[in-house]
Amino acid sequence: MKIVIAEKPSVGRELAKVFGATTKKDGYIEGKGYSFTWAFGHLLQLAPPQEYGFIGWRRQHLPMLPQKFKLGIRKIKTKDGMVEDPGVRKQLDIIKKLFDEATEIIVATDAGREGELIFRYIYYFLKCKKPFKRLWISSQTDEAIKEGFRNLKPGTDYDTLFNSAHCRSESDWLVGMNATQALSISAGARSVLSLGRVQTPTLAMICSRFLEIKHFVPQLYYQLAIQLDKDGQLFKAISVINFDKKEDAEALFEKIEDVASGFPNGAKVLTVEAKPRKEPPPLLHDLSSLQQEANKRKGFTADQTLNLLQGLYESKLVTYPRTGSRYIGDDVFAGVPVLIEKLKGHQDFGKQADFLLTVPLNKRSVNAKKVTDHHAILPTGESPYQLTGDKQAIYEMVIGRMLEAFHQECVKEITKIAIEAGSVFMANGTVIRSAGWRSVFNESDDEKKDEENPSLPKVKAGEELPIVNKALLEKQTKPKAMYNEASLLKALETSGKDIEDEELRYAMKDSGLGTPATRASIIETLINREYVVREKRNLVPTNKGLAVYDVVKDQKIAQAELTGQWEKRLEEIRSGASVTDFKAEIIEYTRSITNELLQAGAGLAEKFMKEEKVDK
DNA sequence: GCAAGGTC
Repeated sequence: MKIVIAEKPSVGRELAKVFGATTKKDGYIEGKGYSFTWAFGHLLQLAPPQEYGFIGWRRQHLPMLPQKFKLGIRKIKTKDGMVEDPGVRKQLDIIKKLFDEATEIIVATDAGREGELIFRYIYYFLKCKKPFKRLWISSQTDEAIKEGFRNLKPGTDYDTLFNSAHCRSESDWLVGMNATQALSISAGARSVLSLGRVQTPTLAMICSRFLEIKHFVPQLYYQLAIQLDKDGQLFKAISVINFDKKEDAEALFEKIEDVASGFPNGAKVLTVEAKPRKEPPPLLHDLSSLQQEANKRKGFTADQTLNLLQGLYESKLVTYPRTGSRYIGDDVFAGVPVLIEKLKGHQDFGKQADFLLTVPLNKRSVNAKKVTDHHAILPTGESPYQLTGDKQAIYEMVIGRMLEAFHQECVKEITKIAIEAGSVFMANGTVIRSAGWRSVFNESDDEKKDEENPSLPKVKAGEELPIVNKALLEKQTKPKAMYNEASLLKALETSGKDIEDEELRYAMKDSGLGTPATRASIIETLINREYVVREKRNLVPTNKGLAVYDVVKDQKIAQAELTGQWEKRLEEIRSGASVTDFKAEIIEYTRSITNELLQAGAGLAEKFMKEEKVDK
């Protein structure tokens, strides 16, 4: 019997289907000489410190540097503390039984670093010695799957990939566990002060933005506004110059020749510019973009959206949710018209679905090269039945986005009129000529609203117009906005882009901080640690969070660059570089950050507890 | 009591 092991049940079932294996057993599917089984993501995790004899949190244990790491079955939290997940234990037993009977093992976990690690941890934990082959496919179509099976790779081809994954895993443990204990112990706090390669730079982003806003000094500035009349149609123009001094603005204000001062035609049109602007449809959703949209539209947290989407996935209504790709391949695209067809007669989207079936579909979201392990989120075509309100909302964002993505571009006409009236004024207007994809949700542009002049009258250069009103406007510069879940998710995705070092920036170009699957839980961790609270939709640091930030802000552990450095080295390991060197560096770094935190954290708890009292 | 990674 050949055993195929996938990363998750949905993939295992899909592979079985392609082979025509249909006998459903507990935890696997059998047929045609194969058994198809699966993990549920990581079944195993690195054992916690106490399993190496580091009982209790004690200064003398630090840094904790296990000679050899142990693996343990994934734990879940219950009222009696952390216990082995019984479902995971059961599935591992099933995998063990299948591996024992196997004549050949075929690894079909996701084609990437973590997929490799998921399998290898199982394999080594079960002390399996049988050789294995690797299925390596980047598309899940029947044809790609069949081709992949005709072209299985020797398992050892991926040893270096495993090495890089293994280093990632152990390094996160070493740095995270030691830094957390070091800070918590030295701070003298009763609570846990956790630190980690991803959570701490995330906290730093929230805190530094908060402090930037807190210390922001608004600057006053002045603008002039005039209202003009073209054959009864009124429109507004604003001075091009912002005046720092009120006197300067006032001087020019006095010179504006409006009708009330006895000038029938005080303004002269200098230039008129009208340009069409084409907006391509948005890309299909990946998890992060959907979490951002759900946060903006409905105020859902990243974690809520992930859970709702997982529910839709388990009811087979949407494709795999934890994807980082906003593209689909040509094979999936071929099925899109059928998906659109299903929306005919839909209460909100039916009309647009009808329209799309009559025109060529936009292919902006179709690019097989940009599909990684999983493609963008699409509906499956199954009919939903009695969804809860929140699930329904998410589902509609998925189908609505599908219609948008394959829709036509939106064409706007942007008009700029320059006017001379003692100073130069500008009137801006935007008119939608062809709504295209924007007709799906029929909402106005959320970014910049040209609310003053949706549509400007037709005027010509040289024309003179009456000024029916004038005003001196006092304005203030504004600070950046506080992070909310949407803007934080976006910032995590792109955090690599601000890195100055070109190599580190390159190393993070496809990753950012965290991964689509983990970002929601990072936000939840910061909230559970009481580093951050939600205030309305904003993520606001607490005194505790700010105190921790103050201790670590100049340390490497608070910089996104740390992930960039690791990614660069891990990629080198994947292509064959030494593992020993990297491990030695990580151990050295663990020693130094641990020592620094043991000193720098002293008295920290008192500090933020005192501040809390002052606040009250 | 603790990381980051994956998933039901």
